[in-house]
Amino acid sequence: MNPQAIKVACSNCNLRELCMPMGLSDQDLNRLDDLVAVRRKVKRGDTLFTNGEKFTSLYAIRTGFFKTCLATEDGRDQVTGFQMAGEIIGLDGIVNDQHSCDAIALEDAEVCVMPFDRIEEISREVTALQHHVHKIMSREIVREHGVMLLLGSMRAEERLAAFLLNLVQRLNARGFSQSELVLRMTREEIGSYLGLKLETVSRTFSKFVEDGTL
Amino acid sequence: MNPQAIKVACSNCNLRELCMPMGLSDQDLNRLDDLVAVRRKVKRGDTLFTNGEKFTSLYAIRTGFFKTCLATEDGRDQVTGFQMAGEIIGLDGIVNDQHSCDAIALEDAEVCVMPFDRIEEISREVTALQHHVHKIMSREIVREHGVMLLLGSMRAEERLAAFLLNLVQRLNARGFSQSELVLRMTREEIGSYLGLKLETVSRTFSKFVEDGTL
DNA sequence: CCGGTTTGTTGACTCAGGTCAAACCCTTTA
DNA sequence: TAAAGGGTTTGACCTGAGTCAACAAACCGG
Repeated sequence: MNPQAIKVACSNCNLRELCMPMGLSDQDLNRLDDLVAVRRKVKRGDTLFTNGEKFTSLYAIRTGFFKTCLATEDGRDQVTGFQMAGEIIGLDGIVNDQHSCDAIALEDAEVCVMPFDRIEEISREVTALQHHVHKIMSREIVREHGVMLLLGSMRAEERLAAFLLNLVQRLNARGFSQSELVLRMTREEIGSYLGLKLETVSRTFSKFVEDGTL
Repeated sequence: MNPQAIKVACSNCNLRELCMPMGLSDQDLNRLDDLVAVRRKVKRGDTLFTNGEKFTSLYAIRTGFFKTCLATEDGRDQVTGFQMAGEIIGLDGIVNDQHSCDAIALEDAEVCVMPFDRIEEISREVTALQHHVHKIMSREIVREHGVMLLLGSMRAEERLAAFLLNLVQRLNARGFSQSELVLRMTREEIGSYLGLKLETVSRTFSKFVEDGTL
């Protein structure tokens, strides 16, 4: 839990257009540079935050890949999302000032730590940031609506297809190859996210391959 | 679509503690009274807003009961939530300036219309409101995590039980009887929310009754 | 480079929940 | 008061995905 204190600026970050509002004055841009307190590296398999942990900050993913998951007392374990570079993680912690899920790095990662009180402070002054924060939260709500649709009414093949499609879209937006796709997560994790068992995920992949879909 | 123009104040609304921040100075309270532009009545079966409609406002439910649902081109229809008095509806519209689901009244209802630009404006000045907005959105995200857990890893009986429990809790918090429970929604709507067919919902209810659980 | 562990694939069998269909029970409207 | 039309219940049957199990492949630390 040693946050390597690398002080950095958003204003010249190449992920700026993904996690920050657009079209700001120079002055506002400078204000935003105060948002990121430090960067923090997270090793593959380590947690960025865990259920019950005090909430202080949102995190912008700079590099790497995360999953967020909900574990219940009775041993259930639901993956609620996969997050990649440029995405914001930690929104679940705001309501009760403590996180309500675990965020685990699926590969070595680096995040920008943005103390939430500072976010609130600056977004009182910079309207564009205020909008942005609202949009990010709303986007997450809408994304989850989509997942509910998927979990509530799709069959195994449809779920996996929707999942893969969404993944390539997002990777694409980040300039990764369209034709190739490396999955950072295991069949079990995909299954947990999609409400399927790992065997079903594996079988469905095989089916896609023999159908020539993949 | 005729919004009956009844100008009203939050400061003496009996639902205040449900939808508004607590512990405000008189001055701040007065500011908040500017939040609600008008009230609007919605008849049972009518929509408060629909997918694709321009987003302008959030709505605080004063009386009545709503469902929000997502309809896809291919005829799927997923209920994403049921909302009751004191809850805020419309957060899905913020990202893209248009709503991405339908909100339908399950009984005659009345809502407070809160123009979103006004919310943003006032929450720049009243910190408590800013917090509150953030918390409401975060709460919705966390709620949806719970639904994902339910849809992804629970069996029919568990889903229905969790659903009913949640419902009585919320009704309880609003001072309704603990022992009796009137369901405003049909089996089909419950099924859609829980990722089950109406027959399964009906059977599961019957099972609960003969087991003496209900 | 080897032995062990984790992850992935595939097969055989089971079962929870879906599907289809019939009958029933309320409201609502004429 | 009757007919019509949602919504609900229940039964019989079917199927997609879960379970259990064996094996293969990839990954890792010594």
